[in-house]
Amino acid sequence: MDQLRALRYFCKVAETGSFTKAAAAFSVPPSSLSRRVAALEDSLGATLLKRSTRAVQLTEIGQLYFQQVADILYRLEQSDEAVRSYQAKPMGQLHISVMTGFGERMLLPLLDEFKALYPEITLDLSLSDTVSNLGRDEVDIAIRGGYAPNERVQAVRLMDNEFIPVASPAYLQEMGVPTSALELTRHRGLFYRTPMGPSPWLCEIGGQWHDVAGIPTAVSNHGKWLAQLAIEGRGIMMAPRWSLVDYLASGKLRELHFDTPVRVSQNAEMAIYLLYQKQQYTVPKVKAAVDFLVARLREG
Amino acid sequence: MDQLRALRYFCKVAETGSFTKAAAAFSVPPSSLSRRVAALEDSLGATLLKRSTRAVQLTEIGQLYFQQVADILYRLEQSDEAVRSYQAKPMGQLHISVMTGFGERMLLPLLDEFKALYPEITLDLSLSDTVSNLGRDEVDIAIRGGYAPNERVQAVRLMDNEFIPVASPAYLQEMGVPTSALELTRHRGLFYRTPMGPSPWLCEIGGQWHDVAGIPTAVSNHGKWLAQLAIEGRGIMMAPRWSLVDYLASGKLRELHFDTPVRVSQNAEMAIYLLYQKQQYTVPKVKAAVDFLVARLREG
DNA sequence: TAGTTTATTGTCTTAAAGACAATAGTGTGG
DNA sequence: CCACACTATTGTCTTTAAGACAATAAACTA
Repeated sequence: MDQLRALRYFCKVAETGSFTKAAAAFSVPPSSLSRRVAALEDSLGATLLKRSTRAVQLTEIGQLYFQQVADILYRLEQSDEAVRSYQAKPMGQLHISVMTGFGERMLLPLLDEFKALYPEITLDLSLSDTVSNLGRDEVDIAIRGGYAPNERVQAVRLMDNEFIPVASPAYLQEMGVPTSALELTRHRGLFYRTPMGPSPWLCEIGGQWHDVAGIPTAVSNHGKWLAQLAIEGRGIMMAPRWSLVDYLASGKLRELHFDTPVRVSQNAEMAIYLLYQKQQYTVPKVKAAVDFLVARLREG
Repeated sequence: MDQLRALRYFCKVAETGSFTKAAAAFSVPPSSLSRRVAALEDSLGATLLKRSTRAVQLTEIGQLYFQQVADILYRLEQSDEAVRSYQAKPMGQLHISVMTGFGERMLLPLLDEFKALYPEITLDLSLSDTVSNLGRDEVDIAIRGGYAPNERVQAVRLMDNEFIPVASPAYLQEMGVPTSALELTRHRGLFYRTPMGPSPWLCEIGGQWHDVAGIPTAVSNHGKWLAQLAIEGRGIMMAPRWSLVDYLASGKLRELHFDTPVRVSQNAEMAIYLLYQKQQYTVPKVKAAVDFLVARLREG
């Protein structure tokens, strides 16, 4: 018996909840599926599906088996694809998902060069701050401020993601330069909104974490707008250092230094990671893009 | 084409390095394997094996494909087995691997009851302090002082594994009761040897870690012998609290208290974990044993 | 209750995998 | 250096299993 085909049939039936629909997806008569799935159940000695002539639903064990088999089939598909595309040149659709701010500022400037290097790769770029599940769906490469979700995913550390407090010279002249983190609460604050809510201003004093957030003047998920407000002297902003290098160099914004540093997370090791699935690295388009991006974006 | 069969053939050829040997393993003529593997290569559009009439070896991509496919086949096998044994009662071989000391003292006393409960389970117990790879081979359940190696493995925290310094009253009378961790260096020490070497005595003073190990009197990987020596007043021993409850209760040994606690590892969260593969939990014998052991061994 | 949809089963056809013998290539040993 | 033994492949036939199509039984809906 062709077990793999039986598994594919079973999974399709489980997904669609119908032998007829599943059969249509494979362009074979429903009878074929019925036979193969029945044979599979027979060989396993368990009923995977509760059938009535009207509806099909998974049994408890069927549910479990389906989850595992679906993953197995997916991984096999991926391995096959990796071999098939091996020794081909980089080409095809490449889906990259990246944090909005980082994407705009750091990634977009590189893409022209990349497209010139690999004209046969069609880039599909998603700028979004919500986490994409690299695991299952169509994202090939993700750039995120976090670690690898599991062992199948490779994480390459690109750069630091340290948030630093900044303000314009005008603002500091008007309001005074805060000399300690605790003073920040008396200042005006420009807050970045993450998917988990506005990012706090935290500082650790004697093992205790304090929220030293200033008085909110603006909250946004658009870093550039907040930076604009900061330059106009509207308040103090916490932002990643990489997003501020231009402003700091030109003197439009100044970094604030305290004895006890201010952070946006209790987690010290914030960094930007490039993530991809290990097995996908053999696929030329993925390898080309990973190598290119790491070469251009990694520092340190 | 029966892809799965082709994959099994391919893997066997890759493992044995010979079509003939692989064919023998399946009890089919070598020609079948030759055909199926060739068909597989054709469908993938890549050569997986470098053949000469005398030897067969994997190509670079073949190597990669083999690794992935071998894992996929293994997992499929496991899933099938899980379904097959579902709804059967707990029976068969059950391989448990456990740290020597913990196994002797905590596990062995439970096994009579377990065997009475599940007479059809044949227990195969390994007492060893070297890590067994739960991942691939024949260990169903492991009890270890460490975390889950990967996401497929479930880790249940059983109990604390805090090491405490103890000595006999006689020893303390003779040598004096140390009042600070640093004084330990002047005392005689009984050291437990882990697979990574004798476990140190550490203590953190003002953010700095110090080795406060005493003068070695004995080193062994056999906790009971060290405990015996300690009772005889031969020195101070660091051992897990669970292994000492009897001695502490009977007054044969006394716990030493310091302002700065002494540890055997810089890692604070040492604990005993029961480990098993998530997917195996549906297998009755595994579920029965996990449930039984967790119920009896978990505290807190 | 009648009608329609859906899964299953029987029978035939078609495709693919196994068996066996024969061939070609490659090391080893005399 | 040559013959022998071993191994992978290929050709041909047989056998097995999957697909196609029609018919049947069950179940939800109107």
